[in-house]
Amino acid sequence: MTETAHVLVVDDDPDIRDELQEYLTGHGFRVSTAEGGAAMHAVLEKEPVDLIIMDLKMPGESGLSLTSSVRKTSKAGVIILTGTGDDVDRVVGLEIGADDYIAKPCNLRELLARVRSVLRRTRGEGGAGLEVEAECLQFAGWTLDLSERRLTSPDSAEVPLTTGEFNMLEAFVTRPKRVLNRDQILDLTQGRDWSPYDRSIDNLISRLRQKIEADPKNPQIIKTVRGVGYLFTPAVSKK
Amino acid sequence: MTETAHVLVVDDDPDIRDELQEYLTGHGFRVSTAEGGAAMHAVLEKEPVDLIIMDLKMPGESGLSLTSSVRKTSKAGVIILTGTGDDVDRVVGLEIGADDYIAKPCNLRELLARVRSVLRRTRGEGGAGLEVEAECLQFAGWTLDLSERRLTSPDSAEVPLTTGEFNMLEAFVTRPKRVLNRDQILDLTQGRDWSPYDRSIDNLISRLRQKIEADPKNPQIIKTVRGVGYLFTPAVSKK
DNA sequence: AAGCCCTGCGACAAATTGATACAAATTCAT
DNA sequence: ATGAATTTGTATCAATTTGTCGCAGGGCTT
Repeated sequence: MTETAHVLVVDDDPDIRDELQEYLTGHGFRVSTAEGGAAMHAVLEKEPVDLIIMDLKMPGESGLSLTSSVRKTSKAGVIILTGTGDDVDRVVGLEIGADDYIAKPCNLRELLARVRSVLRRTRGEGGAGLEVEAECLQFAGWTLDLSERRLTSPDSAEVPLTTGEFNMLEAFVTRPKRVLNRDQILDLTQGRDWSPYDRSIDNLISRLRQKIEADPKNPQIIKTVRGVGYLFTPAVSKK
Repeated sequence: MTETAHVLVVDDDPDIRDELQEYLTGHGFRVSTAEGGAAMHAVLEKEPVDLIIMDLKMPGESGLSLTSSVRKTSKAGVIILTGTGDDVDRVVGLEIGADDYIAKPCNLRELLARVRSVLRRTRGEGGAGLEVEAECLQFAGWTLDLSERRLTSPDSAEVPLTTGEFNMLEAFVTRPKRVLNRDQILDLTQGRDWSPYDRSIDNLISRLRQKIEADPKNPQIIKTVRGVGYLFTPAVSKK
């Protein structure tokens, strides 16, 4: 995994360009911006880009057409920003070749998560991976589908998880057999800092256990390490 | 677990370098220090390093980029130190390939615990394995699963252990036939210092014996060495 | 054998965690 | 946009775990 992924933000609104540039730069990415198709192609020709964040609606040109033109020349992943009112549904964007999309006004943290997720997927794929590699992780009979964000029980029933529960389970599943303290968990799930007497993690742990532990009183999957944090014990395998 | 793991501290602040060096040396590690990337690489070329503790923010160079460059040439584990104020999401570190991270100002005991934890994981792993090998140790008919933190009795019943009891048993099982004094036990289980008249270890020993000794009055597994400490007598075999 | 020191362990207190209830916040649908 | 429903954080209390205290019992020294 590279230290400085190069992200290109394409949006006609300078405020949004600045906002995203500042935020993503602060999170360790190298960020370029472009206010339209011409500027975008200029950047693409000059230097390799790992990921493009593209506004769907820009004066004169559509993010969709830009996306498909990008696809022909670059291996960069694409995340599309859609306005709230836009009736364009996910499928259209994905069929054009976008890797993900997110609605405006966007939660920066969520955007960050998706940026990372797309980078993870697009990276290391030699060829043009139209197939979004379904990342399914299995543990103790359960299946966690990271791309669809679904959890399936050992008896093949889908168990609905809230956003918070899923994020937490994802954090654990991708770091099995390793004690995570509350600070880290909060960091991984919400990018928030932890302060003593914050019991929200304990609470979430409790809720998650109710859903995935056979006997929540004697947890076998997520064990607590008193005075430190929690530990996800099962072995995890890719499916 | 070996006492002479080689740890390399990379930080531009000499105070922190000294502090960590002194502390870790005092706990049985061999410690080198480096104030920047150049010095770090110099050490890495000269001698094998088991673990690197790296400051995230150093003038001129980022701990993140150093981490990924280390990854290419060395098998050393990496723990990243992040400043509290760092706007850079700490999570990035884990995705870059660090094995763990800890916030500054850091609790030395917690750091010690994490150092040991990472060493345990990175050691003996030939290739980069997502799945940590399941370590099951057997003694006197009992089975202690270190990764799932479970104890199974000779008649195949699971015996629940508290965090403290498990940590203590783990310390003994990984150091069989060897007298451990109270200072060492406390250090291994909690990274805490022992002071005379601290009877908490005696107490824990007593509780553990109740659970694993056939006759707690005549302990056969954990024997007392009067005036010194305790001794785990059974032979231990990997399963 | 007496006395001192160390250890075993029961009892209590402190600290940590689990779980429920409720309020705040967010999301969703209308 | 407004209200309902879901989700999430906080408060609270119960349960568990752990450290401290104290005394009894046994070993070692003199």
